[in-house]
Amino acid sequence: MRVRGLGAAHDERRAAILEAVFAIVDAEGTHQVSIRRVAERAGVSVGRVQHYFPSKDELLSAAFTAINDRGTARVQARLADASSPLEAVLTELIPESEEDRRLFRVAQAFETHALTNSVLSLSLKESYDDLLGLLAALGGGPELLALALGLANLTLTGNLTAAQARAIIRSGIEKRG
Amino acid sequence: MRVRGLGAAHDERRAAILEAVFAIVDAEGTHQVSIRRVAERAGVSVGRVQHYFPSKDELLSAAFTAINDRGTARVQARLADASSPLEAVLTELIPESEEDRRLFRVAQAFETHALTNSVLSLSLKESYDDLLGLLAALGGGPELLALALGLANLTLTGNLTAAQARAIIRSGIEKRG
DNA sequence: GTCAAATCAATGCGAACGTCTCGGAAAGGG
DNA sequence: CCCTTTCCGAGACGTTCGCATTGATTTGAC
Repeated sequence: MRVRGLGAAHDERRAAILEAVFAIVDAEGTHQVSIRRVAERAGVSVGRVQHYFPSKDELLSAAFTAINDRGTARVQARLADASSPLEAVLTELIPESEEDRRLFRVAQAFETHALTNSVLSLSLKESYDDLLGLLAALGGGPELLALALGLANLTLTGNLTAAQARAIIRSGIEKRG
Repeated sequence: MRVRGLGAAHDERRAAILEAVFAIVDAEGTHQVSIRRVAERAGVSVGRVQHYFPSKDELLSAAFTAINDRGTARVQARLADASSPLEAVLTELIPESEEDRRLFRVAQAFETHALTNSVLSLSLKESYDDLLGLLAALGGGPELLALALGLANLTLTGNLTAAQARAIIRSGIEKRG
């Protein structure tokens, strides 16, 4: 195939490195992400990190798209088995478990990072456009996405519980459903 | 008084340094903030920056609270002359001018930074609690704050215009006002 | 005028940074 | 078996970082 040498574990090793990036961002913030620290956290050498991600910029960009993909995959998964798809999609945007909170914190960190990066800010906008299109197909307008995003924000800061946020989403759907 | 030597321009010089921090965050992201670069951008020496902000952490924390205070000052200013205070407060959360967008981008950057800092995350929560209290006094619930925050987010990413966001806020108020 | 406090400019230090290079191990196609 | 390709560990290079130190200057209370 296109793979010479050992190419089998390529994706797994790549994913493991990205996982180390997420762990550092979640625990200590984006400031603490460096090639050396990522390598150390992943238990690999600096050379390996650089082999899979030639530069720090590419590493961060890959991490950004990986987080994005993970988020959309979550939404798609919920769409499959849902009596009320609109509610399913929107409540999926609220972090519930501690693992959810971790994912959302990291995602927000990268979103902020993307806001000051012309390339990433474009794909960020496209991600939201996709979500808006999906919601429109389900009969919901942009106000529902905004509501869910804001509730996710307030849940992350601790001003609301996940249960409160989901309740507000449900009543928001009823009002405009 | 408590000020020996020249204490008159103390606040102004402090503010000028913080302004340089904001400019760097807005133009190149939080990653690019360093003592040296801040000093250079502000047109002062490294020593001066260190005199007013003994450590980088204190510099960033001061910048965070300065941005927060600026935001609440905006809201308070709008409250004074407002026929519909609820609408005034909420629409003030939407960035309109390019200067607004700048302010909001910087604010979001620091909010993300605060999420991974135990001290700052506490004052972040308090800020939102204050806002929630103010809204409650005006007859609005947390769903309206969430809506406005989400709309601000979508406006920053370019998925909505400020006019669209404000229109959605107005119809959101009517529905629950 | 004296003097302590406030103010900073200059410089050095050790650590960490991103990146590059080089060498060799590993592995499958021919 | 060989040879190309992938893979990656080790190390060095030059830069930048946060921070500490030092000493000069300025200021206002006394």
